[in-house]
Amino acid sequence: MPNNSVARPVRVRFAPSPTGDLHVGNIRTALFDWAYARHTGGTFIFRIEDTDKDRVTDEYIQAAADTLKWLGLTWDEGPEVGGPYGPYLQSERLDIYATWAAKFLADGFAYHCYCSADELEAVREAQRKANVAPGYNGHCRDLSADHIAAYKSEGRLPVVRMRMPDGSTTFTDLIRGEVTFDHNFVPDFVLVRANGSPLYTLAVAVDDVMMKVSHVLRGEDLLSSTPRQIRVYQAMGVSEADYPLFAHLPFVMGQDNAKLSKRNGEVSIAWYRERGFLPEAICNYLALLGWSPGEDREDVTMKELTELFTVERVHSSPARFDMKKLEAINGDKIRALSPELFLEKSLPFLTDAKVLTGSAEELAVLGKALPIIQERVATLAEVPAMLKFLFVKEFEVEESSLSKITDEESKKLLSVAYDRLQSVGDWTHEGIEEVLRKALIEELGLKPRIAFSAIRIAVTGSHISPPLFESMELLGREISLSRLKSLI
RNA sequence: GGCCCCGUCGUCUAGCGGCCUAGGACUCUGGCUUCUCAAGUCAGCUACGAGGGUUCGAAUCCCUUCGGGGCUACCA
Repeated sequence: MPNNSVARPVRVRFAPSPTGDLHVGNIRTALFDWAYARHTGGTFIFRIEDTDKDRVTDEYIQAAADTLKWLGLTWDEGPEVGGPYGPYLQSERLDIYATWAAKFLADGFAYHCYCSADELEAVREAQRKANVAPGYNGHCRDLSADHIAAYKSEGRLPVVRMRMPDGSTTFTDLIRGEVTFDHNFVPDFVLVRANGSPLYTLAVAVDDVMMKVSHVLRGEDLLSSTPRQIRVYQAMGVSEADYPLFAHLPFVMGQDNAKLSKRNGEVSIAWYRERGFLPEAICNYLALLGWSPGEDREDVTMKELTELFTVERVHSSPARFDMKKLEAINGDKIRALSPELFLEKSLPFLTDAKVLTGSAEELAVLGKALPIIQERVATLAEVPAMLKFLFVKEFEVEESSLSKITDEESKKLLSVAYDRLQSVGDWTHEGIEEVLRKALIEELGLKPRIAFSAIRIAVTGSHISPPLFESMELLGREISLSRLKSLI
């Protein structure tokens, strides 16, 4: 059975068919492909499966490339960078597939099939009724010259269909072990459409062989198409030792055990990017779906992932995607950011939310404000709301909090605070805290949470905010006091 | 229906015959800390789908069964 004992260079490809934004499942596959290539010191190939041009657009291809780059999954061969086995877009390799298809026809591995869609459907219908294995019935396998002439005169255009021999195919899946498919359940399959365009089954096998791919790590949904790929290798005259090794990755599923989809939670990586998830958090989380480094370890950097990743530790059972866990990991990764990086990554979210205009004074305040909220956010998208009070021109207390400070007692409290705050020498958080504690806690005998809550609302506009005294220091004496005064 | 894959806490997982009265993480609940929210910290809840074997011993091996998923296209 295909099992090459002789070491050959590791070459792994990620070959999506970008019919939309790359989604969580795609990326998990890409991540494992990439990690395996990097772990082994092999080559990571990025190939676009765009034989179905109606569904794959240039924008999607570009978006896929951008997403991979954003995540840090850079490729050694593929679009933009080229490579010795290009082109890497299947739409640019059509002549190659045509040549092979012609050869398969000439060598008797494949044949022209003239059956119409209606006829094939009728066959399937009959098979369903008769409760037998569905699939092509071999009608055109051995057509006479007369028969062919008759079909041609009807104007029928044939597809190229691969002939599956009797017997079975067994291969060793790196994750699932030995898998066997009886050819009774692998019907003759189409390689080339009537319009001359190649199908996935042809293109994928031809490319993997010609690009010298050594390991095919791909989704579990392709498991049952493997015998067909192997048949194409055989028709190409590839020796068993040169077949790629297969590893079929378990699915990433949505909450209710269904395949991940829009209904189940967001699947597009772009969506996560816009919501302030860090690429390293997404990769770390996705790496844990169907794989684990063992030893109760969960936190891994991209570098550690490439060091630790092995196919042996990949699971065979599907995993469910859990947004809560992603958020937790994202929070960890945000806290692990250096102040400089946190600033750099937060900035676009602040400006997009129109909280910042980008002036030098704002940036100076921001530089001091970010450290006090770094451990308070789970995503970058939460940053603007948390710091808005520092930068708004027209300050307003949020409606749900306003009622808590409009009673007489609160007004009195705010009034005392306002008066005593005048005496603060250096407007620092220490100075502010000292004065406020003395006036409100010691002298008025209030509970800290009651007293400071009122001031918090008055100054930041919300009952939830960064630490109060630091916030007031950053806001400055003038603005802090004027906000208090306006509510007395 | 047929073929194939899969089955440990709610979720992701550790476990690869004795170290398991099953460990970690997320979630949830309660406590501590505390100017709010977080963070941190302590504790708690909850799992080997079921039934048969094999074995001195099974979450780990085998069989059956049930359950979930994939494929069954001139999609990938």
